[in-house]
Amino acid sequence: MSDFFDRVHEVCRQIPAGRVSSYGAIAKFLGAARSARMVGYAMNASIGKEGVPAHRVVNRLGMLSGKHYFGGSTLMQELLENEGVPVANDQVQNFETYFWNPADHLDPEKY
DNA sequence: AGCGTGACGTATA
DNA sequence: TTATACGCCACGC
Repeated sequence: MSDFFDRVHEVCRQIPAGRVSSYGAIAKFLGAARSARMVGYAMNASIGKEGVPAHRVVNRLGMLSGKHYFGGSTLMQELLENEGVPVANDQVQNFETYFWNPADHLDPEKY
């Protein structure tokens, strides 16, 4: 348990396949609503670690902001599509439909 | 101990 | 409506 990073990693790990979440939602869930940037920052450190599907985390607009950091290719988009999440123009389609709110499925007291 | 940085988000022009 | 500016807060140097 380093810090925020590990907490973010844990939450991301809880995101089911075929669903996506947002940085702000995770940040808010962790109690640091204004640290959405930190969430993304933590994800960057999570890349390469199994169990931390960073590709399931996008910004509030459902935009694949960090796909550039994901190997520099369309890997992120392909991963999402492979899980059943339609992506077009680096943007998740029907984002609200696939959005997965951690606060709605996880126990805040546990984190 | 301090400064710069950043996969965001909200406010303002 | 789109574009630009600012704030945030933890991490690395």
